[in-house]
Amino acid sequence: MAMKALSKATIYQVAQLAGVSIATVSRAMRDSDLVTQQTRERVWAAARQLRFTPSRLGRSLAEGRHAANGIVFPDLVGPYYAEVILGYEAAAAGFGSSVLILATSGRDDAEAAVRELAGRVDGLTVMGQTVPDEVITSLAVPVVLLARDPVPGVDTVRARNAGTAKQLVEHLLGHGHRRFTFVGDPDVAPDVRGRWDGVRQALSKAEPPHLVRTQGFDLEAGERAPLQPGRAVVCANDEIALGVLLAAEKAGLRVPEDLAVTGWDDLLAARFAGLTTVRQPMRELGATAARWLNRRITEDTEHPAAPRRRVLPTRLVVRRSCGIHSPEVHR
Amino acid sequence: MAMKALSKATIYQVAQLAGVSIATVSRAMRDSDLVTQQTRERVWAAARQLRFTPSRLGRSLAEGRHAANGIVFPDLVGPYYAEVILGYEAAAAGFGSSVLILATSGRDDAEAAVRELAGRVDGLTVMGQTVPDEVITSLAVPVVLLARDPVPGVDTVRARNAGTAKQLVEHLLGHGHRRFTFVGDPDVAPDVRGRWDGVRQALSKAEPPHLVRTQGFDLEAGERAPLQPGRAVVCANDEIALGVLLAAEKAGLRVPEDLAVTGWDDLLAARFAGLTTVRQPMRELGATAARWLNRRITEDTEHPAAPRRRVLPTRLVVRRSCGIHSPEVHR
DNA sequence: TTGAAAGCGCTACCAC
DNA sequence: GTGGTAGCGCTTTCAA
Repeated sequence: MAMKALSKATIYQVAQLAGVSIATVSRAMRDSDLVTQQTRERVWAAARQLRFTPSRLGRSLAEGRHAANGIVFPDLVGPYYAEVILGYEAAAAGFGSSVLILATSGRDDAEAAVRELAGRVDGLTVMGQTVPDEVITSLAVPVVLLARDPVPGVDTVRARNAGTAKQLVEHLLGHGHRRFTFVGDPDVAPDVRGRWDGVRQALSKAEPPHLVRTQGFDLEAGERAPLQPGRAVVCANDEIALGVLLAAEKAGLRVPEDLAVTGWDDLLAARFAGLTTVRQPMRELGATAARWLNRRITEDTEHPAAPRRRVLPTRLVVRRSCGIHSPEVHR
Repeated sequence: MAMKALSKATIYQVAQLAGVSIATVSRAMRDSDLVTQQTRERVWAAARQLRFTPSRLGRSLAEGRHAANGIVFPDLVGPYYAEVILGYEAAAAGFGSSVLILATSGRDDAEAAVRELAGRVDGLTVMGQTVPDEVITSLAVPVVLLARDPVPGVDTVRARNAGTAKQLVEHLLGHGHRRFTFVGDPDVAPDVRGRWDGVRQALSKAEPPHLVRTQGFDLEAGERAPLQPGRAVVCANDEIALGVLLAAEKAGLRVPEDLAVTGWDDLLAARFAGLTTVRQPMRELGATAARWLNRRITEDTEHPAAPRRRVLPTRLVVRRSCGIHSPEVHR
């Protein structure tokens, strides 16, 4: 006897095998109480035999919803985005929504890709400067912005940048540092812009900080940054800072004696490099975005709630690289 | 005049506005050369005016394909999975396929979630021991296994484990280490089992290694592992190894003098902790899985190719933690 | 409790 | 070139 092909069975085949109508199969599969136990079992048996899994396509089309939402991010490099996405996925799963991901980095058609994605989901979370504002506002599905400058009428979740950056600079001032360098590009990511703003604000009455613009935000960017002894180097993120650390070591500069260095994100590596940094609630960022998006998706379109804004707190994590601490060294 | 609602327009509305049939709209939207330039522009104008984006649902249903595939993984903790997924997404985007993600960790209904996911995609990549083999084989879509023990008839991509683990142990033997401990749980992940097997093989004629089973694979697991000076501690991954490093420092044990420690994955942190480890081609793993899956999806179902197996090479990265090196210290 | 049938939005085939 | 229309697989009235 020939092997039964396990290609996708449809509701019609199940109905035929079970000797019922497709309506009954539909009901039985979704545990409607409009079918008798006996019928339900007949249908289930048929479904199992045919390896029937209802097509989401048919279902979604009929229901008018995808039961899925998407998240757009620049890249997945470094643990930051991964953690955010994980928090997002977990929250989305909580209300029965699948998650589609889209990385825009290294894609020349980011906008088209986002539009295409928008057609597959009930809502979209957009991280950072992945696409222009016009795209955001012209999408036909609800959007939540994450780590991005607010757009009128759109919900936005961010992590505190400027405030904690000021705190960081004040801590460095407390160590006696007076000359500051900021490494990163404020024009590329809103998060970085916020950190840079905070640094400048904190130094508004002191010597203004240097800005070293980097090409990217990775180790290499930090390694390429010019080093000047006696400065406090505030980096846009941990990877750059770690690159600076590497370059300093190569150049024979001691940290923090000759050079103070700080990062942002509190990567695992920061702990082992003794890097002073700032911790962000990454999963919480993702989870919040997912929850808000779900609210938008399910809300009454006639009476939409006012746009929400939230800035989640971040926390300074002091380690060795920012200066000598009197009694103990933190880890 | 009331604001035009920007809710999803359908092909019918565009057709009406443009004064053509839906068939023509369909053609015009997909740049078919069966429409005149003039008509095309009329349709485009109407579409723009209505903010029309073709529904993927309708399209997919009609075309009989989702143009999407899924990847299932246990968790997104640590850069490992993130990198794999990024490689996967990039490759999938290359042939016009969207990516759905599913994290099974912390989900009690992993199997149901995978089946549901299978109904939304043209194919599925399954990483590690996320669901039982029976689920894999009973899915109605093509599957590629990633970092998982092969299942008959299913494509599998893995990274070399046992071979490089042997090499690692031989390196440690070269340093004079004779007593080994392996930290991790070989029964939880096939990758870990492979590494453990390699360690045992390399020591088949020497004193057999201890096995310290951990609960998870994170820093805490490593910190909790009992420490015995004079042993070479081969850890299942970098996070555990870093935990061991932390615990050793706390216990006043010097690495590598009192204790040799090695990890696996070559996280960024490993570099800064001076941890000897093994590097995996993570993106390449993901990209390979995506490519193979695409081949399965598009192949002639009547004449399926034989199941493919591939083991990608991994590379020993020697740093300080495994023992004293004569001239220079590697970074 | 079950069945028949009308969509959901789109593609593709067949006429014109 | 363009239009009409039959599905694609499912949910959901409306009847029976």
